[in-house]
Amino acid sequence: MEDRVAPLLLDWYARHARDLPWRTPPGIGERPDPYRVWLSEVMLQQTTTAAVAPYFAKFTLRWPTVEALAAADEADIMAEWAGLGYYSRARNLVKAARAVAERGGFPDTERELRELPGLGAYTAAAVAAIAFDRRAVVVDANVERVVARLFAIEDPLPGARKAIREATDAITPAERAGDFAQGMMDLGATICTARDARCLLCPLSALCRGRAEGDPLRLPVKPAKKAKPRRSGTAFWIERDGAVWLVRRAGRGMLGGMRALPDDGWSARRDGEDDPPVAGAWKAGGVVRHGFTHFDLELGVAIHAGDGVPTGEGEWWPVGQLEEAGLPTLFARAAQLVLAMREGV
DNA sequence: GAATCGTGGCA
DNA sequence: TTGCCAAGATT
Repeated sequence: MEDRVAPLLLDWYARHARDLPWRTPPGIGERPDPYRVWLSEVMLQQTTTAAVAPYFAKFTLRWPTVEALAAADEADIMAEWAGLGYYSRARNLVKAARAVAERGGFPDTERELRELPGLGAYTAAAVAAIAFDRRAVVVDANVERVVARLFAIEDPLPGARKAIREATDAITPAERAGDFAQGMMDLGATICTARDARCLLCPLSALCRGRAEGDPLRLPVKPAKKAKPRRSGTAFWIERDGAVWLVRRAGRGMLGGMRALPDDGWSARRDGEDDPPVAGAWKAGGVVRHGFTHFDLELGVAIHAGDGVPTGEGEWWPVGQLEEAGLPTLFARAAQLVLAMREGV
């Protein structure tokens, strides 16, 4: 059965490939631009195509090549990434771009790609296959789901990953591994989805053991998730002469490396309890509820009423230009709350 | 192996 | 409203 999958899948992909910005076809006989492939793959880690599209457009317009990105200020790159989440990706993006520029271009093997910061097993395989036409076994959450159903792999994740990878290896063709990978991901994104299995439209339905066994939707079996804890904290809005006090968060940890409102330490794996960075009276500025991956945060916004110089590093940022500060969504929402309150909305 | 790390859309 | 999920990597 294994050798019948790729021809069917590649034929389906030729007719139904999604039209995505990073798939803009190069000239005839040319390979895709490795820079665009790499950039899109990093952005797409745990992120939907719809969310990525505008960021990919912004980045490629402002930094058309990996050399341009390597020469950019890290602060500008972090600000441009703001809102996309998982900010370690942006930090690693800078490191990887500079390493690539230093060595004179992207490496063209999976093994060497894997050594770049931010490229794990999936991304190294995807870039090798898509940008360099290497045969690589590309397994993302889509492939994981499609293969678990296709082969009726009953073991629960994450234990089933080894078997899923071996099964994917067995159906990956020697040629066109990049198209095969993208076809499998498109199939998982549009036909064989997490909430649906539109088997009547699937090119692999005749081969699918999960369908033959009657209930492909239950695959892959996933472990029960732990309940998300709730945490509370406070962000401080300190304003003077039309400018608000912003800090830069530490390079590791939550929202690491991003500009932010000062806060009371809620991200340090506990509720916030630190003192504000400036003395004086405070008034309530509302509450933002924000869900992170592993906890839900209730963030109160405290507005400074008084004078005094904030302690520690920071910068006064013009309130009228807050969009350009590159605040992560949590703090952008907190700022919106303050400004909306002021407008009397 | 298990935790950590964002955000927005959808049912 | 809540839970699930998305082209995962790192420690």
